[in-house]
Amino acid sequence: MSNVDKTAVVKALRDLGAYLQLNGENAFKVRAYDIAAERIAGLTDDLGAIIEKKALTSLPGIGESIAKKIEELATTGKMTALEEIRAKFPPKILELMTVPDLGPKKARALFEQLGVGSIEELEKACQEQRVRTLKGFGQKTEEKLINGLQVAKRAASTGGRKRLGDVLPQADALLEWIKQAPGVKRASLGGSVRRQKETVADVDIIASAPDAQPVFAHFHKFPLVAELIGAGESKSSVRLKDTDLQVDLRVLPDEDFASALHHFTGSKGHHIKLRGLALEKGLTISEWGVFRMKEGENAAAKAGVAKHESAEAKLPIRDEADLYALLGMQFVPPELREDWGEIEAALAHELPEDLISRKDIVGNVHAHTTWSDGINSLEEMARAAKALGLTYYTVTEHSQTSGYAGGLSIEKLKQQWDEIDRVNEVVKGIRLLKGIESDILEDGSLDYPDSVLEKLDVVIGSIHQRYSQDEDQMTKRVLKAFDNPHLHIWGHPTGRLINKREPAPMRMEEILDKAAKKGITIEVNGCPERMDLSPEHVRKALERGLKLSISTDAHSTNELTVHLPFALASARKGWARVGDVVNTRDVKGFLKAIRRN
DNA sequence: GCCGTTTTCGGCCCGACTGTTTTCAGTCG
Repeated sequence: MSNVDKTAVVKALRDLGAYLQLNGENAFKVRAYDIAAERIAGLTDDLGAIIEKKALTSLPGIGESIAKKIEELATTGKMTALEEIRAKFPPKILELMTVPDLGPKKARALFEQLGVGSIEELEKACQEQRVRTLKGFGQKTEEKLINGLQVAKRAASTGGRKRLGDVLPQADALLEWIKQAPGVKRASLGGSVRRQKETVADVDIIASAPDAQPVFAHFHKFPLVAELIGAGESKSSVRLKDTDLQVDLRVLPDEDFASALHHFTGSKGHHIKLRGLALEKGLTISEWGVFRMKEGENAAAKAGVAKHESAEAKLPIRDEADLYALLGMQFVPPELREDWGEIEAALAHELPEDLISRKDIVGNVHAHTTWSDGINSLEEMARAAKALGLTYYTVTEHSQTSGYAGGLSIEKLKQQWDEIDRVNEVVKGIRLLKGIESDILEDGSLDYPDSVLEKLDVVIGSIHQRYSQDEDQMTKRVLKAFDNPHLHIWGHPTGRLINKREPAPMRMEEILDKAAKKGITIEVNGCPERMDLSPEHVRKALERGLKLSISTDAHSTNELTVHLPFALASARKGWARVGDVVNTRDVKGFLKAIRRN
């Protein structure tokens, strides 16, 4: 059962959870489906193999009931429980819950009392002012929904999540703006932006100041603010122009900053597990800090008294490391907080202490100049890389088949060698290595004869055309490329473009196994549209002992800087350490590391 | 629905903000 569609399983579980919610089921039952969906989505092992081994229930969060439903879907293509509950509602009812401020309870009321079962019907009902007549609804709710409908409609075209690369510039600008607000002492990005997820739904900023209100006033004056969504004592939200991005700002006293930052960094799964651990130790964690609980604490909580208000002792948390230390754990870097095993590892003090970071990168791998489709000259790129403190740079233009990108003929390639020699002469302190980004052609061969490839220091092999091949063809194409002894690095492996093009279908396990056998280095491409490999695949590669290249794929001097953090984000989220990365070594070590075994 | 060095039942992370209410339900993260 090697062809189980993981995405379909995840969607079925999420949908079933949503329908149960709509049906008014127990919230914990609903969450069980969400947790199971998360677990499957983050799976690094092959789902089909797990099902075959009847090992689904060995995954945390998946028990008998959900395992049966997954097996049913995998074998028959149907999930009976989902189909049955789906039949009780209009086909498009779930899209109602994509509207901000519209959850399961309100959606159900709209359906049962107004017959509303889609975004279009909701829009009509709002315009006819029928929504405000429902119990629990009012004029303001109706107006909010009209506004939210537009947001939901626009979000539908992008899947609702935006690329990290598109969000980060605005988020950084806003963070700088907040740091200028009156009284602000500390400020940081939080949420999935801080965790460096490849797509994000919104931006969280956490700041400390003696008084929140002046900070909010400054926040609302940010030039890109389109709409004020709300403002309370400690939280305010706005929506930005152009991107529709929602930004939540929290402002707290400085003594609460670290616990608030931790809370709003997430992820949800990380927190739920962490707080469960805390309770076992008689501690309760919230955004307001870590508290030692008194006797009868849970009873107080049930009576509606917030735990932190009745707790005996608030423990000092100066920074996030204090919080983890209180639980007897290693500090967990934000990128790792996804409930992908980091809590267990931190408890056992087995979390990597030497995760790859910017300071470890000493060479730029994969870049383009005006020789192919880049916008800066080779000399400009060399000088820019040197200015960044790098000691080598791989010259890797497109190859001849990529004519659309100025791919180099053999003759042109040889001409470039002269230019490389010249720049190596005039720009001291950085070594340019002769290389190519060769297309992996339709049949798996590379784009130049061996007699040319063997003269190069660095050969990256990438797929640029015929993404329409099926899984078997694509897999064989890559496997065959690995048989070419001159290939060093597999470039932007899956070929995906986030929110735009799905990863090429291929049997990744089989390919990585062969890469390990053949000594191929795997690229982690930092182009923000790609971020290819994904963290999940990085982990799979590392499990097999594969080496990684942290590549910029820069097409300009600017991108030498801008792209690097995205490659590092994928690598860190995949738990990559300094020693796993080839371009943390000096030029000699790098050339040795990419050499085939 | 899942889970278990307080195990097969009774818990399950925790709080802010809003709107419609007059003490709280719903939504969100």
